[in-house]
Amino acid sequence: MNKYSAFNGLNTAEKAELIEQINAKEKLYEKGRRIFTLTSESDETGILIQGLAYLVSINNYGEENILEYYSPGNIFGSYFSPDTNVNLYAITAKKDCNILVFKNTNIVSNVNSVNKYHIKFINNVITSASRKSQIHIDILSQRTIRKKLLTYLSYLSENEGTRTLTLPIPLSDLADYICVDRSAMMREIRKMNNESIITSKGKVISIL
Amino acid sequence: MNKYSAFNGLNTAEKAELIEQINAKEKLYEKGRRIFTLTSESDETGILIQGLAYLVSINNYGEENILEYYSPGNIFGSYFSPDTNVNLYAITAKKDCNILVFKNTNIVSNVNSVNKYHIKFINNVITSASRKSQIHIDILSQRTIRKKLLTYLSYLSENEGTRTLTLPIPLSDLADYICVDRSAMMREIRKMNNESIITSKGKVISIL
DNA sequence: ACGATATTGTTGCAAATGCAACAGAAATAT
DNA sequence: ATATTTCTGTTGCATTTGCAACAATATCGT
Repeated sequence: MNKYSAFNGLNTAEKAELIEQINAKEKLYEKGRRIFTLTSESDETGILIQGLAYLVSINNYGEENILEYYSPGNIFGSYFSPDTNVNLYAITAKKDCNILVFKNTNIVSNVNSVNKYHIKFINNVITSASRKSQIHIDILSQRTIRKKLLTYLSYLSENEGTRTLTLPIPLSDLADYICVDRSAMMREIRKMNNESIITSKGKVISIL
Repeated sequence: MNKYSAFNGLNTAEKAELIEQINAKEKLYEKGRRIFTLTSESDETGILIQGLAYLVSINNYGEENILEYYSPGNIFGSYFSPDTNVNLYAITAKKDCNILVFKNTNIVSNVNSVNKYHIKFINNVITSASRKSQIHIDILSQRTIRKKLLTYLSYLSENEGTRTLTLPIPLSDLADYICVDRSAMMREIRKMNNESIITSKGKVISIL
């Protein structure tokens, strides 16, 4: 879902200047590493350059639950996640990640409406963070596994501009993302194949 | 969930000045009315002053589904909702509403880091819009009705600062919000009462 | 190239949830 | 003050979904 990129509409020079202005540093996080833990004290924001990262909630038993996944261009951090003691949140690297790291407060620091690219950046931040969540809610609000899957696939399809999709995350994590049991989801995918609603093999799915 | 207010940390004078700067007009919408329809052309933003409003998605059969509810201070509009043809979105007035209406683009117009209150406003907009959604996702990602309810109640309790809560929306809409069948939710509430996890009568619920 | 690890795919069974339908209470409108 | 609409509360039953457990592939790391 990559139209939700923080740098949309910025050219290379503007992007570079902006990165300097918000004082962002590119860092590498290896697969499996915890990138941020989102506590009330944390003030870090990240923009994913390359790789795949998850926002997970962690319950009292240490079980993790995928709340969101981030593709290149997506922005994440304590700024966008609830500062609460109901659940613990963290960002983890599902694959090796290149991430631009900077402080929350720098998103809206030294703004001046003359800096058109900074204004654009703030707009991107607002829209990308909230719209991505709202899509997720729309998916989760569907009452059956089939509808959840089809809603997810529709959004992905619209975003990729094709009806043949390669999932950005493993099926096992997709089940987590749409909040259903993996085996039940697999069963539903099989049924949808039988009913010629989709054709799929592994992570490659065509909507018919 | 009213710490997610667009005007947090602003005093009356700053608020008034800001309202002028973003050129916001207060409007009244009667109960049941459609406030905005969120199409790709719409560019309106609203801040709820008084009342109760819902973000609904509308499917092909015209059935509406509550994706979010807004309490005084909350901000909503096309800026925060996906611009997509997968589903249709609209904001509707559940009760009579007073709403500050202004254009998307004015949120980040004429910014200057000297205007501390405007910076604060933008920060509020970012955090309130994205955190409210993320809480909703956290609720929906719970796998049972009981856990969904308890997660919802925990957030509400934390926000209200009390363990005895009056729901801001009817139980029938709460079922929609946590995306479960209403009768199944009622059954679960009864069980939780029997097991002394909560005591409740109608919209008044105490967490034990 | 090989072993280790992660992911996909499948099933039987139990349990939770949704659906439909209705009665009663509460709130709202006139 | 009363009628109308909305909301709460309940039940039986069908269905979906989750859980547990396992085999078969695919992918990754060295």
